[in-house]
Amino acid sequence: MINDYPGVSGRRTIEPPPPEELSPRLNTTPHAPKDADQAERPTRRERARAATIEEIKQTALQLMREHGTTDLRFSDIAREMGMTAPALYRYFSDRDELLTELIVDAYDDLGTTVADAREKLPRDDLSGRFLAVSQAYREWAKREPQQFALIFGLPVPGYVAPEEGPTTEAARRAMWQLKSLFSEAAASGQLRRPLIQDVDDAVAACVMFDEDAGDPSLRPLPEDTFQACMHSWATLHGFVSLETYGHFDFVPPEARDALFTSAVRLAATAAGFPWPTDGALS
Amino acid sequence: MINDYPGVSGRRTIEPPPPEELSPRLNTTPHAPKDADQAERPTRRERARAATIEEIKQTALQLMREHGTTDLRFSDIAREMGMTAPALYRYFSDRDELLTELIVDAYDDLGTTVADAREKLPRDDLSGRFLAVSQAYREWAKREPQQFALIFGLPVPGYVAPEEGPTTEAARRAMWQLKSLFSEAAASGQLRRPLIQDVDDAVAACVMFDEDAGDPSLRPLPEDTFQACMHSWATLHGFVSLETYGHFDFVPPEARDALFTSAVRLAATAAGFPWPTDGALS
DNA sequence: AAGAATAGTTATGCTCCGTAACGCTCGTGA
DNA sequence: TCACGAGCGTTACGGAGCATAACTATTCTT
Repeated sequence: MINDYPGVSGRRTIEPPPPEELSPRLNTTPHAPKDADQAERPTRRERARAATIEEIKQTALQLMREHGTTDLRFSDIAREMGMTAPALYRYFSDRDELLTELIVDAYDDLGTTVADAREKLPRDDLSGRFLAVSQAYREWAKREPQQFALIFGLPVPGYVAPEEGPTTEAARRAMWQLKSLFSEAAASGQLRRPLIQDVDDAVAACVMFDEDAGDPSLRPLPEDTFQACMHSWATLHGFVSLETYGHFDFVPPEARDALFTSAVRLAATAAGFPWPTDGALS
Repeated sequence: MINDYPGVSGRRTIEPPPPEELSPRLNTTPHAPKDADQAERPTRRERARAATIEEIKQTALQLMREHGTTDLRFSDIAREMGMTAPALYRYFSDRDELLTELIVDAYDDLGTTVADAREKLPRDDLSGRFLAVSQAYREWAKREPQQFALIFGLPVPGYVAPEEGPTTEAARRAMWQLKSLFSEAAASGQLRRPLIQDVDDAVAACVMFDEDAGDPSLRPLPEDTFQACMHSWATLHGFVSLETYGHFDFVPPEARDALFTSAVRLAATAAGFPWPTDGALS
């Protein structure tokens, strides 16, 4: 009779939890079936957990889309999922952790979207790939303005990014897509010298640091090409950013499309990419 | 005994306010000294009120700077000012109204900062002015990243922009600075044809709409120049935006400076601005 | 000096974040 | 097969912020 129900001790409630360390909470994969065989298939429970996490993230995104902000309320997410808010803390220790994961996901999504677009075209179609990458970037931003804002806006109000955390790395992974476009182009030999060839020593030194090592197609870019790559990124991002945030609203949509194409063409041309003179691309 | 608890009738406190219309609250300038003489000097009270409003805004900005977000709490502002939070509602009907004013102020600040920089150089120094405007834009963003985010980020979480409200207009005013740079250049006759001269009909039509009428130096730009102006804005904004939000952190500061200058030079050159060949500007 | 408009206060309600305590339900292992 | 414990969910609660209501103090006008 001393103990007649699960949990702790007989009803006499609150006995401050003994030194047992606080919570083995998050990100633990406790209780793996046996112990050996690291690469074991995930437990049934683990799969359920992963599915729930995914559902939470999708619900969060859906709510952000609906409300048009990067704000999100645990209570809303929970209600949408038919749960109560505190339950979410089983999966994310707080709002920031969820946000961080969403940001990482956004980078990945952008990265793969752009990569897919790039790889749909033959490797030697430099201008085609340039345009495809740019358009994929733009379309993604138009399709998912909130995710775009997550990545490229100031941190959400209360949010503080984990120092040197996963977001930084995710960012580089996404950027890599653009850089590899230039790497391939440079390697192909079809690339002319860019319009601006003067490169400051500091910028040149910067190229050296930039070792994503390993990948063969990714040896250091020529200095002026690296610079041109950054220019292109700025132009591309600037256009997309202004458009996404509504600062081009005074320009009618078709004109925006044309303007975008011409901006991309300018960036590519200035970077030394060949551009077909017939109207094939614009 | 039928009713003996507060809120309804017992205690008979609350007597729902008689039809007196709700609140003559904000933005009223009630009780002007006499009535005639519209252009009267502001009342002592009016001045005090204006000063308080200004102090609130400055405090808000300061807090945003300190916390590094665009978030702001009425309670913090009030505490900082040695007041209680509800007092602020005498001056702003809610958080959004304060935010809106801050956004408008930010546009104005950016606009005048850029304008000042532009006018420091002689009218015929086209490339100098181009660089000065660009640098002013960049420096402002670096100096006031939160205000930059207010203008160019997605609306702050809970915030919904007033439809077609004051912010839209303020945005145009700031943009005007860049456009007039191109107008003057076009008028001066020193401007070469831009690098990209193909202009889609939709874009061309767009130029026509763009009548800031009145100002003589602002007659419609040549179509391709208008297009180049938009390109320049995109490049400038893209660079500044990426840098401000930390996406260039992997580039050391001096390299960033050089990269910026070269990007501006690219934009200017592509737009047809003359650029000195000696190292004067870069 | 009286009286109204203004500027502040405290008190209160609501919503949301996050934690604490508790219970239900499975899957595992004796 | 059955007990136990991990994991997942719940209700209850405390704290912070927005916003309003009701009240008080001050200040300007007449």
